[in-house]
Amino acid sequence: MIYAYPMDLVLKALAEPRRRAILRLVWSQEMTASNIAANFDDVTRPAISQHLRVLRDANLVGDRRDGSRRLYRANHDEMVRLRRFLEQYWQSSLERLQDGAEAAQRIKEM
Amino acid sequence: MIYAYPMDLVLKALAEPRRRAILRLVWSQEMTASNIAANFDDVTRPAISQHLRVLRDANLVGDRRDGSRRLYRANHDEMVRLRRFLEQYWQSSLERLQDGAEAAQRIKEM
DNA sequence: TAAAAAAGTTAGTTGTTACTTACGTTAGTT
DNA sequence: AACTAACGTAAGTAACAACTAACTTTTTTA
Repeated sequence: MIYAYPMDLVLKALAEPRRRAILRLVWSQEMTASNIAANFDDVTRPAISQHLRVLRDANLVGDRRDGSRRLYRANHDEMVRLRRFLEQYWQSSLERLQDGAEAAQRIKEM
Repeated sequence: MIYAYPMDLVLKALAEPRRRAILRLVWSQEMTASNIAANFDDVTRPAISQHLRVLRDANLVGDRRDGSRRLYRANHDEMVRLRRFLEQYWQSSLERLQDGAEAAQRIKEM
């Protein structure tokens, strides 16, 4: 699949319950990957590491090095962007449907 | 996977670009499955039918019978619920982190 | 009643993803 | 320099998801 819109990465990342749980953990505090993993008893640390990469690719978390540790934290801005996206995506679609000739054609074909 | 939270179904449904495109089509007008399918040139009608079921299971679309046709329309309320969910999910997580004993333990272990 | 139209369902295929185990890497410690 | 801690990466696996082709169901029309 081709990710034409950046929000695809965000929605895909959030669709997984485990990643939402991780995001909650690092929402208000920095945490290391090991520490995050310690909060789950049914998954290994590498799995958490892979989830963190998905979250980072979606810009939902950021990280900083601290010696041999790496501290992760949620990126609140991206969540704000998502909310704006959800508010505008279908609204803009509506405008296009009402204005566009292509849409008018579709309506006629109904 | 067990869908403990109803929002799982919503987020999973929206994570698929094709389903968002379908949702946009039926956002401001009712459409039949065939008519929706006619808007895509790279997917068959049964595939659209299956997507519509996913959207309906997530309560993102509703439908009504009209003779042999079935008209689909977006359920705007569910999108409102999603926005509220996104606004509250991490906020409530934060409160629990600050108040809960379990969370305090996690912080200590940092 | 037979045929057509509109739609849903099933079986099977292919691609994707969440996961584990094993390994590699980097930065501090002894 | 060897050792350890923290972390990422790679390979392989099992489950899931998106799709197509073929089939069935329901309603209208000839």
